Amino acid sequence: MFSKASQYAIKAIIYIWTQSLQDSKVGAKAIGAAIDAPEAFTAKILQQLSRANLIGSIKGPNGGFYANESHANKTLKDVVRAVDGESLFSGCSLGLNKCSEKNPCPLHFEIVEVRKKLDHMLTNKSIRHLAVEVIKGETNIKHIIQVE
Amino acid sequence: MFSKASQYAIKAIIYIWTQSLQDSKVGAKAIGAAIDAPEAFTAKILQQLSRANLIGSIKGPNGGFYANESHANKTLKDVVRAVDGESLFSGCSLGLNKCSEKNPCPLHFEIVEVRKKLDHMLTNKSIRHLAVEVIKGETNIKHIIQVE
DNA sequence: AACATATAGGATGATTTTGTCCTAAATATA
DNA sequence: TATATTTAGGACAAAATCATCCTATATGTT
Ligand code: FES
Ligand code: FES
Repeated sequence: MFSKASQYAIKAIIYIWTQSLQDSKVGAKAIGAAIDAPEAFTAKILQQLSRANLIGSIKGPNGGFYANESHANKTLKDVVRAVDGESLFSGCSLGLNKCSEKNPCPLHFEIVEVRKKLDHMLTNKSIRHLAVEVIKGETNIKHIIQVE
Repeated sequence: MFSKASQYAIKAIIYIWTQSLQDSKVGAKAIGAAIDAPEAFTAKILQQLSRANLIGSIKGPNGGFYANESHANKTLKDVVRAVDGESLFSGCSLGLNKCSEKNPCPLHFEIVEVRKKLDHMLTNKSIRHLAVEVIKGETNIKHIIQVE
């Protein structure tokens, strides 16, 4: 459903918000560790998010990534779009050259419903809100270590 | 959402049904042409569908692929599973090692809703039924040629 | 039996995605 | 100004996906 890159992007931006809500910037290394993702690859993805103005970044000592009010209206849909492009949200899901109501593929009208739910999932809660849930411990962005 | 392979698989099996409803088997070459997919790659996917008993195949002159009553209870979900595996339907969509209600990721409860729709899309109509719609011209499995 | 046709399957190659590594640029601090 | 730190970005490598090609196997026809 989501590429590895966008999975990392989603977890990373939520993590950045959890830290920004406590007024601290985070580095690529810390982010990679916090979301169980390879550091260098994560850094690439953070670049994309920064270029797309979904997060901010500052170089040098005490630098890092952060999110603030200027990013508050961005959604996870913007994140997925920045990393994976539009394909999940538009175009024919069976790869026909054109998605249209007039010449639909066999899945067209059902895909519309799936995409509606997908859209809801990626836009109804703000990223900040998702971060608060993580802070409260209601949800996780890191592997659960199974203890027997 | 779907890999190229499963897009081809879905279109191929629907096409096979359209032909089987008219009592004729189809070869890999004809299938590739009918769904705008590369012939050799399509042949590989047809092998997978055949091995999974989602379609039948016969070698030699007058051979080809077909579907009959013995395949009538198979769904597009079986097709996607045979080609892409379970990942679209189970496991954590953000890549956590475990998907659970007790330790959910930020998208967990919303993903459940998306998957519900996805499941509906891939199981509510029989493949035969989808083939009938194609025969009637209500839906398409081939690129639409744009004439200006 | 010989031959032609069509699927099965292995080997290989191209492309995309995923991931690593190194250097450049920016910036805080001493 | 020199140095250390951290993001930016290019080059490269590994793995997965997408795609092609060739040979084996099965089977119908002559
Ligand atoms: S035509 Fe295939 S999804 Fe719209
Ligand atoms: S825990 Fe992520 S989808 Fe269930």
